[in-house]
Amino acid sequence: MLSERRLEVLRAIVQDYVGTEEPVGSKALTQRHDLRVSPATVRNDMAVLEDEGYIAQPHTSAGRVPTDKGYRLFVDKLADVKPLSVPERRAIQNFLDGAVDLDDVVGRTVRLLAQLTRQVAVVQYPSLSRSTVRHVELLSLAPARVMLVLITDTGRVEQRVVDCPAPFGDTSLAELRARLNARVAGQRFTEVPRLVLDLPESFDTDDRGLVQTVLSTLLETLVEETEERLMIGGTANLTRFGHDFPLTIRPVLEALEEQVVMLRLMGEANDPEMTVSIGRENAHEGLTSTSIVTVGYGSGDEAVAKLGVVGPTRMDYPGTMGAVRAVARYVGQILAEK
Amino acid sequence: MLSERRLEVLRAIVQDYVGTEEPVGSKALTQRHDLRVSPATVRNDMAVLEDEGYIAQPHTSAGRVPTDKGYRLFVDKLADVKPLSVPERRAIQNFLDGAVDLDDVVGRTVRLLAQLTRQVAVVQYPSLSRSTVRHVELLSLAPARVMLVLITDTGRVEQRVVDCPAPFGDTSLAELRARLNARVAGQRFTEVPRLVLDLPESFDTDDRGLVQTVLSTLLETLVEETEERLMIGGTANLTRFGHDFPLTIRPVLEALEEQVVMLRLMGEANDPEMTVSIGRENAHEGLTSTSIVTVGYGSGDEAVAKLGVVGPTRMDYPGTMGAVRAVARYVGQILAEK
DNA sequence: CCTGGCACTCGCGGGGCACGAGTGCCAGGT
DNA sequence: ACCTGGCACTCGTGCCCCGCGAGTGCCAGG
Repeated sequence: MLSERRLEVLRAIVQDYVGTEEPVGSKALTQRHDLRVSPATVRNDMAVLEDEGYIAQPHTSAGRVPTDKGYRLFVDKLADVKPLSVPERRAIQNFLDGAVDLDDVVGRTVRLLAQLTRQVAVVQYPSLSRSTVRHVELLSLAPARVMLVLITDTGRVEQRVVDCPAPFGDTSLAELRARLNARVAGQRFTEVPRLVLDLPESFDTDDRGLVQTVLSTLLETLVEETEERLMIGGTANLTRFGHDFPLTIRPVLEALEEQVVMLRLMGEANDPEMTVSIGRENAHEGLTSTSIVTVGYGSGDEAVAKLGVVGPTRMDYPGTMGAVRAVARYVGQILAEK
Repeated sequence: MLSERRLEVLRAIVQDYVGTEEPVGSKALTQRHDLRVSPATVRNDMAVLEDEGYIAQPHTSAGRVPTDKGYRLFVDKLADVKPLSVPERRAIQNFLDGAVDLDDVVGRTVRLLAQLTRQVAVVQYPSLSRSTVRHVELLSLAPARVMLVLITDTGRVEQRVVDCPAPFGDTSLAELRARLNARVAGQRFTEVPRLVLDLPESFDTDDRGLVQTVLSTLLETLVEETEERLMIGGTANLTRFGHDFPLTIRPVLEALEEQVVMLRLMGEANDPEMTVSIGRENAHEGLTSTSIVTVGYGSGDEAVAKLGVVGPTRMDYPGTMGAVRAVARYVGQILAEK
């Protein structure tokens, strides 16, 4: 166990490094933070911190830089989430209030988060599996072709074109629409498969083909890859990373474009409060020098999806965490209103 | 007017520079292209081309680099659009065929275009104003609250929540839905305002509030900023730009994130065939060292939206133009099928 | 109008060097 | 047992200098 002062030194190192982006030396530390000890003492502490793996030297004659482990300790024990200022909160609310639909909410959230944190923002659309059905619409496009439109309580809309084996009548379609909605409207999507199980039986044999095809498309939609979608913004902030970064920025951009990757990483963030995944903790190669702050958001007490921020491991954790949490809260409110 | 050979020299310079990313000198030119004249002659030609503003030297003792004007001449007079290979075409078709809905089509198109051109791809969603109405759905969310869902023939879906001044009955809503669809289904969106003009009059005074509110939201939706949406991909390719690029890449990322900017730029591209906007021709500061290749796409002969590519002015124009055109064609086909 | 020759320019890369921030260690003080 | 000042050492950074070579412009002759 590290002594109180050594923790203090670590905290100071993290803070300074985050501020200056430069390795921090013992002398600078004693000057900027009032640690009441001499540089030599700090040097000894630093040697210990280095032995324990919390900090490292980029090269022999340089200052120290926190390691992933150091940031981890900082986040877990040394940092408090920094609440946003009142004007900031007000700005968030005003900005989000102007949204006209779900796409707009998500889009505005991404921009907002990117601007507040000056990093890359990632916002997941409300997942189908954690939403409830608001309405299922069926539209006839052609004699044997239907468009299936799913609408969730969070305002998300999914659509599919269904090709049926045989033509069907308008009344059959209307009938299916009515019965389907009677069963699933207001229910959770996870319940839908169970709820529609015996639906085909209640139809004439003539219409079973239609019913079966539509239902199977409906069920597929719930398990597809596109079930989860996300929006990303603020990539221009990546250019602030480091001065080295052709090498740094590229894999990050690539990872961000692979939605599957981001979905997986965000899926692994399971702390109901807030998850911070630091450096190599991220199970993806391109993101080993970034940290990801993730939090769930939802219209009620339950999370319907996640949002977060991707930035360099050297980020302002307290500030970022504060912003992410605040935004998640407001988005939840907005969704509840829609 | 430039002589035939000088044009040939310019073409060779563009081709070499695009290939090597390095200023090209007179000697290298004569070696790689069989111009049948000596380097000295080429030097004279280059001096003329420089006087005319088609090429420039980065510094005194370096080779020449094409200017925006040089690329312009190249694109207009010297280059042919390079058709894609058969396997490439087949790959495009296979990849796009797997799409399940419009978002998926647009998403896949972006990825495809980014991959083919190794540049940043931009795809506009089919614009409402150039589409026709497939269906208008009205859902009751609460006693005095309606969700309005617009579905276009291209598969695009827009939704709005409408707060009504007074509660309404389910039959009123059903009535409105039926009459509204009877009027507008299958019609162009631009016609909608005219077609619904006298609709309120045909309702009971009780329901006029509902009808008026819903209609005005509907009309607003058609003129809103969100009317045009777009998707962007392949930003990781920006890292291939130049070795200098912290300064280069940043403004480009910023411009790309400002959808308004991209929409305006693409809106200015009005050539029915294909538009190439080079360097400073782009009316946006951050994009003065990029070129934008834009083409319209649509399910029929008429364009419903645009798609294109953003890359360095030093790009492979024939190849890029070929890819953009081919992709636009296939997307049009896919849309027609949905 | 093309060509070979020639002098000139200038960016690039490498070697050498001085500076200074930062370290580790030690001996002495509390 | 812990803190501190002192000291020698390391090593990355910035700088200057210089030689190389690609590329140019110009000119005189074919």
